[in-house]
Amino acid sequence: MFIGELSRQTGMSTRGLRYYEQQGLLHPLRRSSGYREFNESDVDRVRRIRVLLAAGLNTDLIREVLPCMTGDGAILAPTCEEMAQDLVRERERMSRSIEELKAAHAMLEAIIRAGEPLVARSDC
Amino acid sequence: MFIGELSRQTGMSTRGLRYYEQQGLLHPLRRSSGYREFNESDVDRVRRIRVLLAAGLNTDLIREVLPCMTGDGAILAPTCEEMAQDLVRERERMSRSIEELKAAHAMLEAIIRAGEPLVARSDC
DNA sequence: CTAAACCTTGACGTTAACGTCAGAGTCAAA
DNA sequence: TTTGACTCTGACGTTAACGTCAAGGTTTAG
Repeated sequence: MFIGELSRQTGMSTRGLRYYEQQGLLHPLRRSSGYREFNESDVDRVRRIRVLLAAGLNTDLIREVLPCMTGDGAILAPTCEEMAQDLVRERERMSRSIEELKAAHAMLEAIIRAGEPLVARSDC
Repeated sequence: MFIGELSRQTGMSTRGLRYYEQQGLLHPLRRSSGYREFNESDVDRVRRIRVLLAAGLNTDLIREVLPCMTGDGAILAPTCEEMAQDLVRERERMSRSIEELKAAHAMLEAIIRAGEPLVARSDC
């Protein structure tokens, strides 16, 4: 499929997909015309990329971990010790992020609850 | 206290603290010399700001919610309906973020686990 | 064959939360 | 009073993941 079709199936802009290729996260074939040709497995691949990006990983690390995640859902071991250490660091950073998010979530929750009994207010 | 002391007690750079003031998150008094004068409660205030920033709230919204959180830990209701709606939206965004983070965390966890039995590897 | 819809590269723009630097004034202890 | 540490404003720099053009080729249905 061409880039527009992949964009439709993933919800990612074509600009974003080209950026992913530039960062080494996607490796489409090329037609003689220069058109990129993606395959079905790239849909899942893009989804995985977005999950990891949303979690705060940068493209450098994503490029390293993607080969550990085959298209059929299998998981492979890290390909080198340095990468394994990076992964552990990122996992810890994520754990901290989750705790911070929960703390902030609790703050908002408390304020929202304090306001809910007063949905019908006269001020404001 | 002056800005350097607040910086030490919070771990936030002086540049960051000035930025917070510029964004309306802090309101230090000023000496005739122009020096900012903070008080003890600003330490907690800065901590709350950082928690909310780390959770992805922007300074505009933080400026609105801070008045709902008094120094002694009490929680007040939102000051207007529009803000209450913003808070609900942000809470939902946070819930999604937490789920995304958990998903990414599980991905890394699986890869790390796949590698751990092989700590002593010959390749790489 | 043609025209609409697609694709290409390249390059500059955007955003938020600061980092960094310069030049100049202020504080406080000795 | 000196001096070293501190503070002020202002302004430009940084970063990542894209957005948004522009100018030009490609595809394909009819």
